[in-house]
Amino acid sequence: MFAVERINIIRSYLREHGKLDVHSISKLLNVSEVTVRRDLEKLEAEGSLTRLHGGAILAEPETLPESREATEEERREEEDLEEIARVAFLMVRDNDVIMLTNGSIALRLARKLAGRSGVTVLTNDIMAALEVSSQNANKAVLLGGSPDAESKAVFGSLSEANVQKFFVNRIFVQVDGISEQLQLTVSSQEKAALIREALACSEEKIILCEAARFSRNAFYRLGPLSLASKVITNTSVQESYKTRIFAMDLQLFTSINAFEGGA
Amino acid sequence: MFAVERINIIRSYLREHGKLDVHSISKLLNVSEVTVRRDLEKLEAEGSLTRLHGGAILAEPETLPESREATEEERREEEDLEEIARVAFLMVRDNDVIMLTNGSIALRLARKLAGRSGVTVLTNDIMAALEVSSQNANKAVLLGGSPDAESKAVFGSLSEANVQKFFVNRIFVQVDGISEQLQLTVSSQEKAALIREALACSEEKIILCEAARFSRNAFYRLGPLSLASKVITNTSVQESYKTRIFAMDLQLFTSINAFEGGA
DNA sequence: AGCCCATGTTCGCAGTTGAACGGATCAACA
DNA sequence: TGTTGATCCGTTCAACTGCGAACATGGGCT
Repeated sequence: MFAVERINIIRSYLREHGKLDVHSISKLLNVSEVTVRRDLEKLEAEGSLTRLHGGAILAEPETLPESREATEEERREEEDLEEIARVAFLMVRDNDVIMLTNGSIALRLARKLAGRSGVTVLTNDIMAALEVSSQNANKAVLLGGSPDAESKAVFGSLSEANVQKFFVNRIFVQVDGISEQLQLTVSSQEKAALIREALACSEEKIILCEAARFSRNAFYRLGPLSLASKVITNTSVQESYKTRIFAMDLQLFTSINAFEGGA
Repeated sequence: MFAVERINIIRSYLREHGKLDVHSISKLLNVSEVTVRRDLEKLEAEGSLTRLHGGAILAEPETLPESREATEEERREEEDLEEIARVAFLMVRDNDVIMLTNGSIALRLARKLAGRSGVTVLTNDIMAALEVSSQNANKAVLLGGSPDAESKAVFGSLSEANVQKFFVNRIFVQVDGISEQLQLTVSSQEKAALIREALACSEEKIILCEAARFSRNAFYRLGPLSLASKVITNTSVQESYKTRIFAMDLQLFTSINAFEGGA
């Protein structure tokens, strides 16, 4: 048994049980307790666990056992979302009127835009609108409509009518899935309808989608990826998608480096 | 069982029950009472609890002497607001389309309306709209416009245009002050403008105002109290106002009893 | 061989726990 | 208010366990 195997076993044991004690692990792996302690030392250094007298527990003792795994997953997802929001932020120019469709990225982008003057933000995302308007310098417009308590956004015919009143330089549309055939999908009928109206009123159209949502479909079809001219996702997106999107003459952005390199 | 686990259990036990006694915890965790006391010592040192003879209670966050008085004041105000919201709620009929202008009463009324079916609520108050729409049975419409982060409501020309699209049975307008001359006042220009538009689109017009805000003026004048046909305030409102309002042929409601008595 | 790295062993020390004991606190009652 | 019995607390001591440091072993590599 190699050391890395041993450490991996300890890792998975810890993921499963949430805690461990040196003695049991020593017997389980048939090594001395010193060795186990040395392994725990390494794992603590990399932040995977917290050592304590007699054993160790998973780092972040505050979380419930079931939410613990979700937290790791979520952290990754959050990093992905942040990355996309960063790239999107760099695309915004002074005096832009931009539209944000509701979603987790809209809020993040709104946070960055809140500190920036000379940009007007139109959105159906309630939290994003509040975030932008929290700094007075900037102007935000929240579309009217029927609120959805879950997504904290407004939809419906009023929203669609409202969005037509504005001329938008740049629209950022977060989709819920991109199919194998590069079809954009979202999770509700109202969202799809609103996005269609919004796209019609906008100059530059930019799709936002996490790499993890490629090859996944939500229920409502929005249309082909070619509706837009730019796509922002994560660096970890599959190569096959990259090449196919380039072939369609769309610009694909996957990180700040790629952006500065000019894609 | 590691010491930190034990302490975490004690923490969550305390969060749930608010207090604990050494003996029960000792039996619960299957450790000696000395150990429990030592744990409590640590938890007290970190400020999580306050030890006392036989056990411990949740540490109360340090309250400043002045904030305590404010809390009493606030409690009174909250009771006033609740009272007004209760009366307003009783005025709502099935199949009403009602408009709520933003404010502390709108949210309270929205909470009550959330559980009621067959009522449509139109509002510029973001939190009220979310509250109503949290129960799906009911329909809420949030006006579009520029959000104000402070009041969590939308205002502006889009709001005013949006409100004109609807026909409202009953409008509840919370004002910020009612002058000696029975002039209604509010605290911002945009709010005044929106309320004017909304009143124009509504059948029955009901003013909501705490008793404490009589004889107090906000900066923007909305118009005379006679714009409305009903007024809801607290029982503690001065008698002189009551008689003057009755004399104007307006209906004044001051509590559920008065309401049921027919005012 | 000589070296390096991972592992095991030994040993003194520190951390944790429980039992015991004397002092403090509480509640009931006169 | 003072007394009393019971309970609870803090402290001390002892036993145990786990820990880290130093040293020993042993296999793989140059």
